[in-house]
Amino acid sequence: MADFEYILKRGVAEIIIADELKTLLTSGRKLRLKEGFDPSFPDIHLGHMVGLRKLRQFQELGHQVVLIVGDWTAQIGDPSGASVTRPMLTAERVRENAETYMKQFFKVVSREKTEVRWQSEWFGKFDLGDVIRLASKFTVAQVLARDDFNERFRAGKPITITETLYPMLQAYDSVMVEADVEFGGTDQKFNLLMGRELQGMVGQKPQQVLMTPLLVGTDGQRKMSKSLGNYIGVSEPSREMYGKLMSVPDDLMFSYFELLTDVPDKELGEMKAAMASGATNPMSLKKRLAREIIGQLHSESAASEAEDYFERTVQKKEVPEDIQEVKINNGLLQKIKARLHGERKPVVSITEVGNPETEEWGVSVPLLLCEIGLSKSRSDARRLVEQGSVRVDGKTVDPSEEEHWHIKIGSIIKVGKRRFVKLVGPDIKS
RNA sequence: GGAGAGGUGCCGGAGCGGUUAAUCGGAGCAGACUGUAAAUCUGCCGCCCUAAGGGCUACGCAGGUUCGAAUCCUGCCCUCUCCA
Repeated sequence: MADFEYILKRGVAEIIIADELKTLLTSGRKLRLKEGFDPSFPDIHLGHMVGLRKLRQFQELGHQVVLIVGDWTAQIGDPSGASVTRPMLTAERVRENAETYMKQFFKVVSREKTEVRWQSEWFGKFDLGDVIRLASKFTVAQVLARDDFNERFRAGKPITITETLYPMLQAYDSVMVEADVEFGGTDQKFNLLMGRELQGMVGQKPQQVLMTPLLVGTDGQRKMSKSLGNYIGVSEPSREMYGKLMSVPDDLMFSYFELLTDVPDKELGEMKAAMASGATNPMSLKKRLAREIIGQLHSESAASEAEDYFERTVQKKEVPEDIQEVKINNGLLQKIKARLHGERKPVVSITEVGNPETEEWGVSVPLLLCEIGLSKSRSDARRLVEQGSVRVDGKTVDPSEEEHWHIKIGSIIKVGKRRFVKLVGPDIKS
């Protein structure tokens, strides 16, 4: 019973109706927990993980997750926020996206205890009559009660009819799967409540609604979202994830701990106190956070490996050992205008460079950066050199000598703080 | 059907005949600082050749007027609002 208290409180923004949900949980019945997703954006990030973790917790209590693939609503696009028109997706595309999505979804939620349903199972058979019958159950006033519609309406901004249909379709899903509880972010409140409405109208018991808080993105400002670019994807490589988590603003740390980890509240309190008194460096707490999250999404060992990598390459500024390599071949030599040291004659073949592992020759650095993908254009590369951010074997490239900087096989090129490339020789010698 | 507003660089948004590769803000990149935190400061931020300097392409599309247009004219396309 104490378990319920915790599950219904930590990482939960609002429950409608809390008492009823508690009653359901104690009834011993296996509840149907609905969660829908829109396969137009297949990527799951930490923001979604908040809700998924909640589903997982319910699963562990023995309940049934019902995942709805929104292959019809995907075509409309959830109108929340910006009025972006989304292109219609092809059936194959939707299927692919859905596959990708589920792969990530089941990193957190147990696959065995999940029932997957596609909207097309019921909407595929819909005809105009069905659409009209469904739409006739709602009024314009109801639709306008939704905050973002209301705002747009008053601002004289367009609202398409299909957008108003979106919540109705979502509500219909709840009816079809006979959901007991629907999960979603607080921004989904209206849509979630529509499910209750419709279920009530058709004689089903209205679902309970559990809303999870919106996770703030890595910019520390707005909610985490792919389109804002402030997200951390659940399938990102562990090292990258570690780096991104470390760069999250300090103020966000505790909300991440609360929403994304199982670190007990009591411990969080102690951490906060330690941080406030200056007894702990926020950095070390953040490292813990990164480990906790990567531990869940990858593994404990991946987490410590990522931490180790971070400490070496970022904190100690060491050159990573598994640095990306670029092969120097004859074609590349010509493109980067390589020259033999001291001579004007361009190097056309690697064999002209005596022993390229020990002897240096000159190259045009901007061309080199461009060719090996460290800059997007030559102009860009020149700028980088001018700004003193390009290093070859630890020496900053002097802009006045950028056209014939000395390199050799094995040279390490560094651009900015963390982009490295190592030059290697041609694969087949002679 | 009628009236009006508007389409500018990654985004927002100025400019409304020349000094405009295009004010400014955001994003991004780089440098300083640092805990790859935040904040701050500085520089960069179309492409190409450069030592300086130069060239090319760009303001919905197509033409036109001008020595000269993102800025004026014509046609076309697109978006939005209001009235019916």
